[in-house]
Amino acid sequence: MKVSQLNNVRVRFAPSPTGELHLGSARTALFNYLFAKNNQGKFLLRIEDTDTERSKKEHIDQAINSLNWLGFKPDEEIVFQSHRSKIYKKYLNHLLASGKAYRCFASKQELQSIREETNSFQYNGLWRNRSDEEIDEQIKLGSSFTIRLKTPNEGYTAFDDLIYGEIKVSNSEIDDFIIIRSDGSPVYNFTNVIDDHEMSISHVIRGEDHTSNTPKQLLIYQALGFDSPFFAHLPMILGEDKKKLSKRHGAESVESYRDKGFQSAPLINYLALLGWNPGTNEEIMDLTELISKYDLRKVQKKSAVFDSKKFSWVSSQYLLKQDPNSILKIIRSLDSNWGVNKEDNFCLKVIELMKPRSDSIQDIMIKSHYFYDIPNRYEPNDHKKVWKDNTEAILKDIIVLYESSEIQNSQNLEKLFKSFIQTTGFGSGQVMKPMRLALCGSLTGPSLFELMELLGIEESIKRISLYINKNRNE
RNA sequence: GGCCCGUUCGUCUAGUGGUUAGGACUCCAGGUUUUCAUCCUGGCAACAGGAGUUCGAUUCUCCUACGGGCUACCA
Repeated sequence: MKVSQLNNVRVRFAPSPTGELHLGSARTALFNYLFAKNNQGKFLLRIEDTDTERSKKEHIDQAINSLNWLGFKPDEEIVFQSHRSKIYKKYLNHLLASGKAYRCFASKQELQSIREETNSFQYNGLWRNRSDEEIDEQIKLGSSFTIRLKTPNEGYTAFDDLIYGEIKVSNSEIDDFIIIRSDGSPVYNFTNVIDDHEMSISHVIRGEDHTSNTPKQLLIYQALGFDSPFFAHLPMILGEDKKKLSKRHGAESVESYRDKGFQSAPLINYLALLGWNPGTNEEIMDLTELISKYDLRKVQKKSAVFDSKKFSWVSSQYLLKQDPNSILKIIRSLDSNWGVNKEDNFCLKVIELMKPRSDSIQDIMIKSHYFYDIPNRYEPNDHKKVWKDNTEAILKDIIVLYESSEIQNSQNLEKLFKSFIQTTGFGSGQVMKPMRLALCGSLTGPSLFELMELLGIEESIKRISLYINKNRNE
């Protein structure tokens, strides 16, 4: 890392509540959090709600909930920009008084036509050097105005991005941009600088889409006489179509992942791996490990595609190691009725059997329906594959076999099964597959004998008979 | 259009002025499980293109192409 100091680290995550908190923002929050904690620093939250049109209370709540779910607790009180207009006003007056900002009375239409005439996107400085009289006159007339920063025309503005290295822009590229709207409200670039200063932010870690804002903000820092923080811009996260992650991709919000039954730990783990790695081949790491291994310098410069297959794999790795009790708790938080017609012990065994075959909590819930209910249909393709002329006879033999069985644990059930195969000479698949279809309704599922042990012999036999009858009636 | 940034298997990535360019996910093939999944083994698969520097470039430089961001009285 460049000269960035690593004592007294203070970072902030600063979402604007104009939509749901999506994966890209979540990763920005995560990288801020990891960096802060890795350096014994503070992680702060600031809600950038200066756009009164688009900012919504529900989005604020949603963002806070999402952050909470992810486990990123702000170390200080949340700062709301909408409550800070006095502070912005104070600094604005400094700028106005020192001549570093000026009022611009050009209307939107006027600006539009100038743009078309000059064929340039830049403001041409129309009100940059007007006399006090001229401006006073407009004020008396009650004309509405914006306030623009008087930016230098020469030289360049540069900064050392902690990830991208030096970024240098000629000042001639930066026009006198608006810092206060005609309704008197401050814009993002202005509030952002003031708040980062007021909050003593040491490192600004944010999305790459802000890279080109940075020189503008640096100019504000200069005008205000503030020291600027260090900057680190994070590459974007893309959808599988390599387009910027957005609503189109379906599940892009943090909440939608939670609602789909994914857990925060694997999400965090996967997100951390998007554009960063610890320098080893290790991939499954919990928050504590991530914090200790995190290094901003190893963050990738290029944007990364969110691969839902790999995320599923990460998620399944967590499930594999997870205690069934904690899984049951989460399931019940998603659906308080899940499995309540059975004992908790039964449910825990179901979870034990299903978790190595699932990639999310919801996946377990969906796949395990047959532990609780008789299958209401048999996969037609599976049925076709399995049902042969002698299947009915075989299943009847199986019923007889198990009806007389005394010890009903899986080992014994398996032993009986093996001897049955041996004496009759049937292939195991020939017998097992229809049995499984009868019990589960499909050909995938846990070990047949553990399944029967859990279901109980009586229930298992009942299901096999039902399956036989169903075929007879067709 | 202008400015800024990026480009290693399909995806996430490791890596070096001389490597059989490594790993993970996916996919495929075997094995274990007399079913399914897990698991194990193996396989497919990449340095965007062109110049230059160099004894030698994936690695350094330049150009091109492609991709992304910004260019708002959004953030």
